[in-house]
Amino acid sequence: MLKILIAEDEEPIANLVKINLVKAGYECVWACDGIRAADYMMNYNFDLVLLDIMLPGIDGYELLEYAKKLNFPVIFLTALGNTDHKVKGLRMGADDYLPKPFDIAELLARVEAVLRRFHKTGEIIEIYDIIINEESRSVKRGGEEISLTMKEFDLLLLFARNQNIALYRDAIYENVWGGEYTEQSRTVDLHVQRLKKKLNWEDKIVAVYKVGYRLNT
Amino acid sequence: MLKILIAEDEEPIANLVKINLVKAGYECVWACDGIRAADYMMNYNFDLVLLDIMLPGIDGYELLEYAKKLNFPVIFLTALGNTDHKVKGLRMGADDYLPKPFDIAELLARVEAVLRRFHKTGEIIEIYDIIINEESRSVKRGGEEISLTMKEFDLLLLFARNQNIALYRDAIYENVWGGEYTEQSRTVDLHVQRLKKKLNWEDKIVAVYKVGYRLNT
DNA sequence: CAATCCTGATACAATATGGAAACAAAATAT
DNA sequence: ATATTTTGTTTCCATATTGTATCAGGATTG
Repeated sequence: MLKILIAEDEEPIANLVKINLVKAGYECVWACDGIRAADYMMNYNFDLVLLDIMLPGIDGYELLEYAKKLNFPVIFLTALGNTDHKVKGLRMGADDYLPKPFDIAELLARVEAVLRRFHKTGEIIEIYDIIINEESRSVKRGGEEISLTMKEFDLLLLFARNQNIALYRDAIYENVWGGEYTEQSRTVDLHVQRLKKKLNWEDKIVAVYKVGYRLNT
Repeated sequence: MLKILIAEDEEPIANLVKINLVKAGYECVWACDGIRAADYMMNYNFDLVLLDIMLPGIDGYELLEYAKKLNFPVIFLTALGNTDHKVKGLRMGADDYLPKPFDIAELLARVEAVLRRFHKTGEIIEIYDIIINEESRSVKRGGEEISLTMKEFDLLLLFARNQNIALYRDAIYENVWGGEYTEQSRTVDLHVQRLKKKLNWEDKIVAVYKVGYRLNT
C-alpha cells in the first residue's frame, strides 16, 4: 500500500486530508511540525510527502530539500496567491503544489498524477510474506530476493492475479506460454512444481484434480 | 533551444505569454485555434504545449489527447475555480495546469518544472555514491570523475531514471540508440557490461533473464 | 477395493542466454 | 596522415532455463 506523509500543523486540515486519502486507499502518517516530519522521513519510506511550507519547527524549504534527497516526491501546500512560495518551491524541485484552501477532488487528482509520474503505481502484489513487483520483475521475501526464471515469474503473476481460483491447465498454458495447449504435455505441471519449491509454497499452490492448480490465500 | 506551442485564442494573453517566454529564452509558436494547434503539433516537434482548454475549432481535451500521443508535455490553461476542468485535465494526462488570470512568475516556474520533469533540461541524480550531472554529462564518485563514453552515459541515465525497473533490451536500444532493435544484436549487452565494469556496479545492474537489465537501488 | 487415471518427483537432454574476449569499423583527436 | 578512442560484430563457452520421458505414489470412480 502506498504511504503518504502529511506534514501540516493545522489539525483540521490534516484530518480532512488524511480521511480522504485513507478513503482513497492510501496509508497516511501525520506530522504536526517540522521536527516530526524530518524524523518520519528519516525513519520510514514514503511514496509521497504532502508538505505545508509554513510549518513550525524547521523551515519548509529545508524539509523539501531533505525529501528530495531521499527521493520522495513532494507536493507542497501553500496559501493561495502567495506566488513567491509557489515559484520557489517548484524551482527547488517540488513536484507539484496545492493552494489552500483546496478542493478534495483536486488533491486526489494531483496525488494520483505525481504517484503515476514516479512509477509508484506499477503493480505490487503481496501474498503471505512475499512481495511481487511487476515492473522490476522481482520477488522478495523479507528483503531477500527470490530468483525466478521468466516462466516462473509469469506463472506466479498469473496465480497472484487469480487467487483462490482454480486455473485450468490449458488456461495457464495459453496465458504463460501463449500457444495452444496439448493434452499430454507435462510442462505446466513441472513449472508449477518448480515454482512451489522455490517459494516453499508446497501447501499454498494445490493441485485441483483433473483441472489444474489453485493458489490458496 | 526549447520550443513551446501556445494554443490560446485570446491574442493579448497569447502575446503576453509569448513575450515572457521568449525573454526567458524559449522559442514560441502561437496557434489561435484548435485546427491550427493540431496542425502545428502534427508538423513540428515541441518540448511543451500550453493549451487553453476552451479553444475554438477542436475540443481542448481532444487536443490534449493528441499531444500526449505525441509525447509532448502539456500545461493547460483554464479559468480560475473551474475545478472540473482541472481535475479532468490532470486525469487525462496533462502535466500541469495554470488558472487564468495567471502570474507570469508562476507561469515561468511551472514551465520550468514541467520541462525539468520531462528531462528537457539539466538534472542531477544521485545513486549510491555516484552523482550524475546531465547538463555537463559527467559522473562523479567522491569528487573523482568517472569517464564514460557517450553511449555509456546515455545508458546510465536511462537506468538512473528507471531504477528498480526491469528494462527490456528493445526498450533500452530504442531509448539509447534510437533505431529498431534486432534480436541477435549483442550491442546492448556489451555496453551494459562496459558500464558495469567502469562503475564497479557488477552487483547493482543485474541481468533479468530473457528480458534485459535492471538497476537495483 | 481394485482398476484407472492423475499428479509428484527425478533424471536427463536440448536449447537459449548472458559473460567474456578478440577483433573490425568508425569516429575523434593529435 | 596517424594514433587513439569509441563503437559494434562475431565467436566461444559455461551455465541457466526449458521441455520430455519415466516411474512411483495418490486420488477417484465404479
